[in-house]
Amino acid sequence: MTVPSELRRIADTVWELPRSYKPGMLVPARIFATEKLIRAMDSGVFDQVSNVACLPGIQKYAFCMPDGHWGYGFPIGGLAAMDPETGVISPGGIGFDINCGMRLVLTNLTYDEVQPRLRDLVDALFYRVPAGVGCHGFVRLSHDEFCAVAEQGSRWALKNGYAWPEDLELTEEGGCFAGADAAKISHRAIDRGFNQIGTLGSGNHYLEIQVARPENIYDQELARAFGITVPNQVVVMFHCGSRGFGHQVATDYLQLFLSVMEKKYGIHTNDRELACAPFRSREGQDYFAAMKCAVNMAFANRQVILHRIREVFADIFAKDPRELGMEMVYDVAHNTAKLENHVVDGMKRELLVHRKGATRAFGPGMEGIPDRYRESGQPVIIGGSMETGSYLLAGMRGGSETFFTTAHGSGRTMSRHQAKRLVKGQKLQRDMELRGIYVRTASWGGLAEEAGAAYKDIDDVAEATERSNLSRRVVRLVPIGNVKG
DNA sequence: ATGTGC
Repeated sequence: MTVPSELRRIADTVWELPRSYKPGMLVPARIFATEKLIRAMDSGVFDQVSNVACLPGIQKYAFCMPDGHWGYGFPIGGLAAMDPETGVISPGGIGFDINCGMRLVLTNLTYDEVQPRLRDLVDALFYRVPAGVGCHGFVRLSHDEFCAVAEQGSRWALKNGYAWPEDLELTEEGGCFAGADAAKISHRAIDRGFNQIGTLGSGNHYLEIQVARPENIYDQELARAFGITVPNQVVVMFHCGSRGFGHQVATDYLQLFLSVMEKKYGIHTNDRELACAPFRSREGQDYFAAMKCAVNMAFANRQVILHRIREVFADIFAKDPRELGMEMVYDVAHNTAKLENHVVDGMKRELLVHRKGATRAFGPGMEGIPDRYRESGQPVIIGGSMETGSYLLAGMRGGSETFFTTAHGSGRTMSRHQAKRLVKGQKLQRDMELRGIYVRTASWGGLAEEAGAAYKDIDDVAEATERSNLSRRVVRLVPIGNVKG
């Protein structure tokens, strides 16, 4: 790959494109990466992150995280904080899969206890948590009930017996973005979403059984604070979002924004995929309220999936999920926009923070994280490929430059098409089983697309976030079982 | 990502 000649190395892992790189840039663009990662960086990232730097109201820098790669308008791994009074909101800065996110759940079981039942466990999870394109969940809802889910998120799940009370506290924003308004979502979006609660979806969405091996613990004290206390402890991690519902919300508002952006608001962008509207406009506020519905649907979706996971473990191990210690570590979103208070040039200000394939990573002592993590900082969950591993990390005190934001995953290095040409799903499943990872999938092609070879090295990404003071490594988690969408 | 695409 070629790196632009204008790219300057600001610090060990900080790379900058100055405003002179492209006409119209209001702020410089900054990319966090090791030298190895910057050399391998998708060239689309430089173009896209500098386009984002031209958007009205952007503050300080347009950022890209170490796992960055080409996306719709904004890079995936993109971070842009806007002044809410003068700035815009852009669906491309949030992603089609609104509130795509990660959830990590503990057990008190060890690898030796789980291994003999691994096939039964993964088979049962595959059966009980629907995966794949167009899959439907077991929760039966009317359209009106679905609107309640969209407005209440995990609170709906708690009222309906799908959550433990502490699950909400262990979810970003308590599992509900305030201000969601179902009057701002289309009938079509409701129609696509009302039977998708409790489903995993497809693409890079997955549910994984993982092990915390003693040699993979980076910080003993933080690991203990996050509930990793037993050698070879088994945990469950999963990755999914708002399914067709969020996709339809994004599609509806992209269309609306394209029709008003230039004609009504006189905003010109370098790329129509950067469609946006002033945050304080009627259209901007309507999208914000609709986006929150999709955020809340995704929280409820992950909560119902957790309920099913607890049921499966209870069946297989013939114990109550409480006895099995199936508490959440945390649930973090990585595709959102949110109003947050940050210190900019020494002044406390409210900003509209777009995170697309980027994870909030609040440091110790900050408001908005659970009391039990006050000392440790917010747990951060970065999902790797199903073959390699994932990381549990912690937010750091020094994260203010990026408005306390870090990476979200490995980031692709190979297109889906390319991966499918090189890898065959059935063979990959057999190879993985020989390496001790039992995988079930809704689609062989889909499995091939998610091969480890198609992704950046998760160890490089996690290391780059730590060297950039974005998040601190706590434990590397290795997969032993996987349900793939 | 997505009842996968003009």
